[in-house]
Amino acid sequence: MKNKIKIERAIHDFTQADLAEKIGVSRQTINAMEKNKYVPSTVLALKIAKLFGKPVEEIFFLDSDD
Amino acid sequence: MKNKIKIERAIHDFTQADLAEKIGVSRQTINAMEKNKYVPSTVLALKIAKLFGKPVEEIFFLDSDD
DNA sequence: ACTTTTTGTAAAGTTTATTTTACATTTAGT
DNA sequence: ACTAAATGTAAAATAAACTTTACAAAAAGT
Repeated sequence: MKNKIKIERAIHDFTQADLAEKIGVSRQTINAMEKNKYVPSTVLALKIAKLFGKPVEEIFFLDSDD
Repeated sequence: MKNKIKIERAIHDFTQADLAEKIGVSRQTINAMEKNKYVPSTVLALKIAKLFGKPVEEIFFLDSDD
């Protein structure tokens, strides 16, 4: 799976720490998600999509590994 | 988090085993998801939404616990 | 150039997702 | 009523998410 969290963060001018605090996870969790080190839970995906005002599908994408 | 997997299964006339096979998880995983025993990964949410032809947000919902 | 902020990364630990096996209960078909 | 299919559930095991602490590197501000 891929995601556009880094781009959305840039649009909204959030640091990783900002985003982490807003959705209630550690900064390293955000960093790891951006670097595709693991797949976040659906709760996190929904929270991030809601925060950025876009549907989950516009931020998270299935790829060939999935 | 809540979900409408059971309803979508009914609409598409899938058994839990059908759905499990189509998205590549065990039947117990589907059952547990329907019974809100745990939160699925975003990959599973995307696959299920895609299979049912609806956005993730129409199948999975944040609730007060999240 | 210096300082601060932000990002990348890593190891160890805890919690939670997911699988496997297995069985009991319910539902649907005949 | 009988049978088969579908669902609920549970325990043990494994994999993966997520946290915490900590430090190094890069980027941005002055």
